[in-house]
Amino acid sequence: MNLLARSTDYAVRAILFMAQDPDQVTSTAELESELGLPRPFMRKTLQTLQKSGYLDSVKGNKGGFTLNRLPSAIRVFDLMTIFQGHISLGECLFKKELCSCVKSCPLRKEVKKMELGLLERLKKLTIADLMKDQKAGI
Amino acid sequence: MNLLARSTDYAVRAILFMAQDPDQVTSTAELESELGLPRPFMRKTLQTLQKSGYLDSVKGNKGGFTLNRLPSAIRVFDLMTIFQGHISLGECLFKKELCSCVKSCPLRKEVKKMELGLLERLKKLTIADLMKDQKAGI
DNA sequence: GACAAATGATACCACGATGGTATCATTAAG
DNA sequence: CTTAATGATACCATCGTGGTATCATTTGTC
Ligand code: FES
Ligand code: FES
Repeated sequence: MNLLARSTDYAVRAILFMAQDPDQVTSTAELESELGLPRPFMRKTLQTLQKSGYLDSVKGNKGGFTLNRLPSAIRVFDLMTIFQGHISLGECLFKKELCSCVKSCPLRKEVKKMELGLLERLKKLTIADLMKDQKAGI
Repeated sequence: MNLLARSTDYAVRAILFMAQDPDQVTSTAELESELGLPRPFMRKTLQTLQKSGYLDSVKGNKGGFTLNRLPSAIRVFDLMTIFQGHISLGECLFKKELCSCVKSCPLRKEVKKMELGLLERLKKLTIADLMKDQKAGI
């Protein structure tokens, strides 16, 4: 079980890279060699980010993408939502329908409580925070 | 994305039911009608619980299962581990191999921190706690 | 203008996890 | 002996996800 999908992770790393110097056009090829990620998948990911308004695109030769927002304005939580859909740990749904027995499930209630704490923290986390972490070493 | 698998949830609910009066033999059929869960799947779940040492089984006609431990000694976390394998939100693994880029992933570090808090709480949660919740109404 | 290199859009594939079913043998109560 | 249960195990269907491929379009460079 994993909280983060690869797509989300790739997106974060691409954005982190581009945030190093914004306004510069970065191509998929560049990201591939720089981060070692599979090109076609990266491409799809970037296209999604563009459609969602996080990146501007430059078509044609020497084209690529540029970052559209301030790192502090990009919440990891939002990226997760884009790539993984609605984030919820405690909604027992199956085939897109809510489980009929939610009401008699004390476990759900507890998990919901924990979820709340987690989401609180996730929603506060931005790309800017990650950049700080990066600079701090590791 | 879901923290709890259905199998875990079913297991918890079955155990909760049996904990109401322990020492009584409960059959799959009973659980099916009582909780409205699909019988064959329930069966599989109970067998797993028996193999893991949480239930004793009585074979033959009028057979079934009996609870083997005190509710306070059954951690939800352990049940999750049984039915869903190793619980971890922040280990980016794929095809059972760790992602090569973990070290350059500041995101992982943050998620790991959040995971810690969540697991702390999960490990503290026992069936006995859920029984208390249940009695308290909802 | 031709070519190369990029994105836009979209369809497709492969794999694994999970929910769920089915079957046959064995055991034991009535 | 029949019936109702578990033990063991194999099987199936669906879905989410990681990943690929294709074709059209755009644009800088020679
Ligand atoms: S099985 Fe869905 S809420 Fe419990
Ligand atoms: S992609 Fe695996 S750790 Fe980042």
